[in-house]
Amino acid sequence: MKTTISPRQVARAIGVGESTLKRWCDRGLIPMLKTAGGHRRLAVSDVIAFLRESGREVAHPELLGLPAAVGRTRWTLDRAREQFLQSLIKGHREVANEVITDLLVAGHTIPAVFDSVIAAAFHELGKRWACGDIAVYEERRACEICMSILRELRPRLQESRQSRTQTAIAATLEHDIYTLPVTMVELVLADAGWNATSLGSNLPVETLVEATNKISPALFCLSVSHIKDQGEFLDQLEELSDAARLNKCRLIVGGQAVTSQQIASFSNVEHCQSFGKLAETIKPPELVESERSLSTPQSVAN
Amino acid sequence: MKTTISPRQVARAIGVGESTLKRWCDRGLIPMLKTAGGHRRLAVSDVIAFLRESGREVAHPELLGLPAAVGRTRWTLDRAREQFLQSLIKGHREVANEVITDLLVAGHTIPAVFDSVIAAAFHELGKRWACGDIAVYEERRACEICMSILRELRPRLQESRQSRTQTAIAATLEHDIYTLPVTMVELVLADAGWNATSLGSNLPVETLVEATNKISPALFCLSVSHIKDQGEFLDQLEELSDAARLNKCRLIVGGQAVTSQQIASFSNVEHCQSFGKLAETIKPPELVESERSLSTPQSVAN
DNA sequence: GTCGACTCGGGTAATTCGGGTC
DNA sequence: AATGTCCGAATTACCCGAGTCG
Repeated sequence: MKTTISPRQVARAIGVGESTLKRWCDRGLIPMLKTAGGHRRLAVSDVIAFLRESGREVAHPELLGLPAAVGRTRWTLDRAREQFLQSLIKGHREVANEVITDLLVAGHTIPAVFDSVIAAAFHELGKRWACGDIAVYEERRACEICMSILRELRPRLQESRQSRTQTAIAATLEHDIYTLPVTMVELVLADAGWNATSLGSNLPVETLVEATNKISPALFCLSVSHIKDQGEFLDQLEELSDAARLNKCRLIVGGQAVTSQQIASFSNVEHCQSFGKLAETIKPPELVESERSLSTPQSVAN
Repeated sequence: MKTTISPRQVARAIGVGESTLKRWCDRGLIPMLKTAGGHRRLAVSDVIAFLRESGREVAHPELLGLPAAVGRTRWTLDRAREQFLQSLIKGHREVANEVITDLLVAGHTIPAVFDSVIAAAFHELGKRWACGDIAVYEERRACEICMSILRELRPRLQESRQSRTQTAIAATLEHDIYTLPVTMVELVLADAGWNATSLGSNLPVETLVEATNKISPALFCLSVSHIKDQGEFLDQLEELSDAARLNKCRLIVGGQAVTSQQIASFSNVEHCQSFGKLAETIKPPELVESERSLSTPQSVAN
């Protein structure tokens, strides 16, 4: 995957002169790497970050691997949610993708977009589905399209900035088949600089305990969108909580189906009500500079 | 453990041209050994030292450290499969992604990669899982990673920027929860120029019939990875077959769990046992040049 | 010894550099 | 002060036949 591009590509994408862009780089407005021969290389994610800060329009988004119509419309989060929802229901994948990308390029954060647009849209979708206003296949197609859009987001995150040393995993328990929220959690974590992996949905608690022990992550996020049996859920959470304590792993629980009260009895279990809260809670994992793998080359070659 | 690697490996790992790296070596920027035959060999530690000096981030550190990532250039599909499988099991998302990307860059077609690498790897993974060699979470994580890689593929195959007028949908029936194959079908279709949408997995036949009637696609691909009840399956297939006939829609069935014999009694149901076959079977979309001049843009916007 | 995969070296076309000027 | 354009020199990417590796 090409994550860096040349100044000329960026210049054309933004619609400015080539040397203007070079001047911006030299002024430090866009983080820049140089080859041994002195050629500049720019990370796509850095360019997008620059666009967000500068509020500049994108002339040719396709050159950056973004949907073609990005920058044509200015969205408020509310209107975006409605437009996004309509596109999902009608199966208009490209339109939905453009709405999300537009918002991100315009400077909205990932957690904010997830909370106010995607999660909200699916909440509304669920209501309409319960009323029978939406066909089953329409709801499923909406999920598929949304998953596809979420996945396409990942390479645009700023993964090049620092080596992601801190590991985090996200998952749901058995009987909770909602993959969408877990995936959003994974993306929020990755966006915050974690080495995040989603284990998916509908996982028996035993294997989650096993995963915690074997992977020994610094953070475990449990997404809870559906609880089949309250007592069973608390039992499972206790198992997870014990495993987390043993591995000195933070355990964060969140989702539609869980409240702070439910988990109040667990001392080492944190609760997040939204992706925004989650993003605040998990802040950037501090760079453990003393452990930077590059400082001791031998450690890589064992 | 090998402590020296080839220039091409290093070039791939840091995202630079092969001969560029050789030039850097010849300029003395990276200490280098030569074999009796004149081939360059680079010490991993020297490469890492060079990266630090030049301020360049390691694009893919795993490729320099993981023993499995040796000699990875013009992949044979067989070796790629093994590498891909190992990366999936260990949860090395980036490495797995690189394997697939390299194959596509090297000129292998999407259907070929799907058949010989991804599907084959998951077939093997299923066997090991049945034997208990693989933890549940490892299998799930592998699926998640693979889904993520597949989804990230889509924006890259938009090169054929033709107006995708022909609509195709893909899905699985109820009790068949395997989303991976459906997603691959969607990508094969999209790669062939179709306006393809996956409805996802585990869909009741009634809603698939409804979708066929409402969307009226030119093509319906049913992925069958698991059949709970043979008779029920044939009943459902008949319903779908009828709906397809009414809508003048091609119906293609494929997947691990279905054979040509099973569906021989359906006159309008085609069968594909591989993605390669599927790709051959469904080429037409671009071939309707005679209609392209006639069809006005309005025909797309209904 | 055969053979496919890999690498070498060198040449060429395309980019990018930095600086100067408008 | 900031931008767009032009320049020769330098750097890089892509290509090939011949040779090496395992």
